[in-house]
Amino acid sequence: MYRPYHPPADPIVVRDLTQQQEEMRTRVRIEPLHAEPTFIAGCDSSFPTPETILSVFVLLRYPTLELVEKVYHVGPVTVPYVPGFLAFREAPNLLKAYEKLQQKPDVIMVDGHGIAHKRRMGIAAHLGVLLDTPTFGVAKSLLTGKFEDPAPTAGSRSPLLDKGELIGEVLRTKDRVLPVFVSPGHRCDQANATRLAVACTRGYKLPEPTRLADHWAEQFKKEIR
DNA sequence: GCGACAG
DNA sequence: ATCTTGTCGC
Repeated sequence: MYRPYHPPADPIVVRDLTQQQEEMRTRVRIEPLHAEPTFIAGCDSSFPTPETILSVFVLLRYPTLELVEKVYHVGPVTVPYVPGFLAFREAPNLLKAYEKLQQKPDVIMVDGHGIAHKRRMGIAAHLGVLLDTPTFGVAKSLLTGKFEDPAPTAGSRSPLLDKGELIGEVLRTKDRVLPVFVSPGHRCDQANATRLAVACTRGYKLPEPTRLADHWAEQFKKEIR
């Protein structure tokens, strides 16, 4: 089988970005949500062309999950994809889309990891610090850590550990379907992240905020051409 | 030195 | 992420 190949990244750039992550890391706060959310957002980015990034934010009322807003922003790609540094490529454009929301969310579900990252600075944590808003990540595949496969029934979960430290939870959102990886981003803790992910699941592998952000990204992509 | 590697 | 045909299961 073939695995994705990532071209070597410029060492000096990587060193600089790593330093930036270490600084942001000191600003991340893992704590319970202050209150039940009234609005929860989902976001996602796609690339209509290799040099164009399209970011989407959807706003849902909680806990009904009724869609109340959907916005997007298109911009130029300025940073290549490098594992561990996804936020530097997508966050700038996501911020532009976020500004277009009439109503700001109480918490944001980000597609990607939160603290389930080598330096505990996945895109969900990164975005949370930049916006100073509660965030958590729901990723479709593993980046860092080890885990035991959760039981095959929806709702099953198992801890995601990195050197003995709990950095996330592997959650089976649908029977016999590959699980998702849930981790706190900023101003959120593991219990709330997992609880919200479960509460936002509606029979699909992806919780509604992320699933709808994904869906609208596809629609907007057609719309801009 | 050899793998692993979100989107 | 993106490209891209067929195939499996409810």
